[in-house]
Amino acid sequence: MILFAGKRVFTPSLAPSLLFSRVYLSPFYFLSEDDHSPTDASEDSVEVRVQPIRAHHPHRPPTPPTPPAHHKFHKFRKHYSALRQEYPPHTGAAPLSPGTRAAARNRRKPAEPRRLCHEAAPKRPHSPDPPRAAKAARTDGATDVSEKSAPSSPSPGAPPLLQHHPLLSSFRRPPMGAFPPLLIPPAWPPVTAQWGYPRVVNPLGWAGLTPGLTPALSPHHYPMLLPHPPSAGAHPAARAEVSVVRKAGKAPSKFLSPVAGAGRRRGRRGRQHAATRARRDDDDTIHALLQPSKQKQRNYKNMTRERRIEANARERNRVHTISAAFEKLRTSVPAYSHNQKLSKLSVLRIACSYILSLSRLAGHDYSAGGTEPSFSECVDLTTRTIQSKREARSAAAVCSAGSAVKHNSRPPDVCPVLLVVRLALLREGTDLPPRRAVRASPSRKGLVTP
DNA sequence: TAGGCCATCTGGTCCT
DNA sequence: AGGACCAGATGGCCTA
Repeated sequence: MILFAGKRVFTPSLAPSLLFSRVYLSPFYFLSEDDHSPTDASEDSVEVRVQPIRAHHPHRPPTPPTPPAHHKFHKFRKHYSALRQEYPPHTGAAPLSPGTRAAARNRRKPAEPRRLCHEAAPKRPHSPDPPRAAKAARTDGATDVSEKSAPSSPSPGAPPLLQHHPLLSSFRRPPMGAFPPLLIPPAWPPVTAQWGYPRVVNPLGWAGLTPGLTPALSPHHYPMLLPHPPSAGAHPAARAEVSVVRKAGKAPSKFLSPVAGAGRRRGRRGRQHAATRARRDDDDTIHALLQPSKQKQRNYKNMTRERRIEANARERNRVHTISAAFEKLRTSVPAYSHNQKLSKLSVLRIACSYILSLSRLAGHDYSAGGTEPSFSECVDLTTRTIQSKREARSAAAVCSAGSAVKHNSRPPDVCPVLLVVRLALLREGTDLPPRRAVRASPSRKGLVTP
């Protein structure tokens, strides 16, 4: 659909594939040069003037005609996350070395604690209001949209943050369960829709723990789009582009919400249809970024709205890289079942006990205090960590009730990693002590903490 | 409905 | 000056 040229009106009733029209069209408000604003961005119809993407980005592969059937309209981030991992890895990143900036950062002092909201902020003359005050201001609806919104004019000579969206590269879904089935770990199949998007780790691990494989922020690697209102003679890539990759949860944005929270008057626990909710969130951003204005909105640092958006994109990319590394780590540690939902904290705890077990197996002692625990104790600790009440609860719930990951469900079983280790020990003539019965008791919580 | 977990935005600090 | 890193605030989703 994004290959359409000219003026088209998209409605959800056009075709099944156009159910995604808003999602996929939103990043591409390629406004014609004689009209700088979309005429209609309502939920039911979006009138846009799109230009052939290939005209702007001749190096992008052709876009498949339709998205796969498994895509969910309200789970746009699933597709976003998967496609992001399909993107070609960046090879320019240099590995860490003692003289690198990353190494030097380890010596940096921790930042000063943040001031409380009610405290004075002498260095913030332009936005002294705390977040709650900002929220109240938005709720009042007294904000003048024409004054609050930024003009979104590109910096002279600055390249656009994104010249093409990864959604254009392919609608294909990355291979699920592509890991060799007998490699445990890292052989945990991805848990689909655990957090709303598939936790698929690229086997090559561009966002893994290897610094050299982690791509630096590049407009070609990240789909955060900046508003670049078209201007006569401007580079085609600098046309209007707005961010639509918005997660459901987000903090109030003084920059991005000049429309007085049109989509934010809902309650804290309000239940909207996910698609509608996401669409309104996107509409907020689109409207905010496309609103014409006479003056650039700046914050206390005299930072323009565009630079704030750029910083947000970088921060998102950074956090996503961390999340991807966590996901890679999750696939590298044992779990209670294939469906076990591990939080980041759980992954860290399990990884600590797992490393301790492996280190003891190799004859080393990485335990705190050098207590030299036996391998059996370490394995037991790992098992109890995995099977702790909190960690195992989700797995049991998923397996018993049958949820969105039905196709991936199986009864809770013994941790395969520990089972493999145990079989190996049996082959060597040794064995582990019998596994304790898992019982959810408050006292156990302290035991399983590495 | 409360709590856990998460993503996102934002400003502060430090470094290049 | 600008980017990376960090922490606080906020709100959405999910589960018990």
